Amino acid sequence: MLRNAGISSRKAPQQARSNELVAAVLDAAVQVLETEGAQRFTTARVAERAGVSVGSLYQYFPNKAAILFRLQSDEWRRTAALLHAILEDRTTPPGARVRALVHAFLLSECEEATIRIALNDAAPFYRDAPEAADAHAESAQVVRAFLQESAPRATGAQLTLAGDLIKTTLSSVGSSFSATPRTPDEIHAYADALADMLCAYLDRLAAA
Amino acid sequence: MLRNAGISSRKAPQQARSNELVAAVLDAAVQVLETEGAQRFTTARVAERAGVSVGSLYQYFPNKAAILFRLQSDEWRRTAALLHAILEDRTTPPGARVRALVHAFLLSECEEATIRIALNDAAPFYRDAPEAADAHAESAQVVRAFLQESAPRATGAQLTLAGDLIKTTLSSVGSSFSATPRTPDEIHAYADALADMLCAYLDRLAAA
DNA sequence: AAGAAATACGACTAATTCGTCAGGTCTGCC
DNA sequence: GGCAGACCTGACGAATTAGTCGTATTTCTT
Repeated sequence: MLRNAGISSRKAPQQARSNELVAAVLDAAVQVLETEGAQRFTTARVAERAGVSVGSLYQYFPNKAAILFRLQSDEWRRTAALLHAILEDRTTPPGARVRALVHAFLLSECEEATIRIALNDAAPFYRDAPEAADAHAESAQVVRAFLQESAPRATGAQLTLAGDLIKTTLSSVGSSFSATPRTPDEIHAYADALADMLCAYLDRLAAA
Repeated sequence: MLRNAGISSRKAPQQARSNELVAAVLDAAVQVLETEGAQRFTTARVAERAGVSVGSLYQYFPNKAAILFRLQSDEWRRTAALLHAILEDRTTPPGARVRALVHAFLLSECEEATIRIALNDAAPFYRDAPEAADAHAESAQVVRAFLQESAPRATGAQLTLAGDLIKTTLSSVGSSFSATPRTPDEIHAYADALADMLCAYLDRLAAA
């Protein structure tokens, strides 16, 4: 069944129609995930929704996992861009940057809750791929730089550890929080509390 | 195929052999999850591993989801007991209790990492069951009582929010952390950092 | 226009899955 | 011993799935 080892794309589209096809497939994949859930995410359904045949789909994606991995990668890229943009704005004090980041992150997490949950449910399919390993190295670096700026007296090891903790906290609490539907007010209140917690930790780190 | 709606057990075992059978099935289920992963967790494999026929299995579990839900419930019960035991020990100062809890929790989380990851991967199967809803109400109450004790000046709404945040942080950071293999030293260092963060937040809550 | 290359199609195969059911076996009790 | 009900069995049906391959169509190049 699964005779294709990798997850990298099978061949690159060259003509206009094949580019459109790939786009349509990715689009349809999101819709299938959102409306049917990870459990019923099948190549046949994606192809049908995209108005395309399964065979065509398999010309540009070696297997189901490749589609899912692609969606997840795009998701990661967007999140990393958000993190990057907010944390590196040196015109705002560190605490305010953290607050802004937490609010923006929780909001986007809740807005895209359905797709993120579904993508998470589908994680077993693509998680073990070697390509999925080093996806977070860059954003870890951004967080570390931010920490170094706001807690200059901390040691290198402390910075790495704290950066890891903050990144993990933000992303894992975020997805856990968005697992149940939330009103804008709830999101705001929760983001405030989470920002309080992270700021309290940051202050203690800077003081020590 | 899935004509059985619920997740509650189909009939209660009455004789000794059927009790042993149920125990053997649950035992086998854990083994299958650990060795084969959620993806390959099937009733047939569980039955075979338990040295039992599928038909027998289906006499005490209405479907696959029921087995998974049962395992998850047991897991939750154990965790709740840990939380309860540590947080309600009034002979230790609050900060120390948090430290102890974080260390104990991360340790157990890492020790049972494989089964927890697999159980999490299988979540889509049982998550939507109505029985899964109110599984955390009790431990939320324990956390809230602890907070009330250590931050008496906070308002009710603040306590609820902070309790929710702390509980979510602990459990979600815990499972995210244990997703990759860790050495005892790493666990210790990370638990220290996480405890620092939670304590810093607690202190700020108590001071405000 | 004609050949070559790229692209698209979709019926099909092989595998796997969940859960059932008709019939056999065991256990305890009179 | 013999009976009733609890218990166990495993072949089987119905459904779903991932991915392929021979063939048809479109586009590019010359």
